[in-house]
Amino acid sequence: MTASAWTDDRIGRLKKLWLEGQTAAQIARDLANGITRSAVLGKVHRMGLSAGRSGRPPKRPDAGPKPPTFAPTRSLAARPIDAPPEVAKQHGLATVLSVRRCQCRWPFGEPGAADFSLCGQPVTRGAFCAVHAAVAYRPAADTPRILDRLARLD
DNA sequence: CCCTGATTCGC
DNA sequence: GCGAATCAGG
Repeated sequence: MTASAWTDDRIGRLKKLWLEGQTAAQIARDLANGITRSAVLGKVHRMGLSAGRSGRPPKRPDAGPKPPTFAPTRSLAARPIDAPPEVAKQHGLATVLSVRRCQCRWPFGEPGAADFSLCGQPVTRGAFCAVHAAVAYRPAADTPRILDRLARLD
């Protein structure tokens, strides 16, 4: 046979079984002839029988327009690190991926959030710029007395 | 991991 | 129109 041609009898069988509540895989097994459950599903959906079964919100993984003919006459440089005019939220000049050793790694925002960033100012001490090092490396404001004790023990 | 149906997209 | 691939759940 020329393989998959949805003959009337097969469509009838499909419809019958589907309306009986058979699963797509079962129907596919039943019809055999190289009919896969995908084929069954496709046909079922095409016939409009799918309505009512399960409710999955439509999702668009793609549908993107193709830019094969897109002519980048002039390369618009990908935006480098630039001073954003935004005042909305404080964020840094660097990202986790872009930050260099010489850049302050003080975090801005919630790690994992889309806008999470790092300060990015020149490092002055350790991993941070002057401002943040002052916070990060602040000596214990409240020196534990126990240290004093230990210091004086002998 | 097995299964289910739903949806998309190249053919 | 077809169905594999992919997706979102169970």
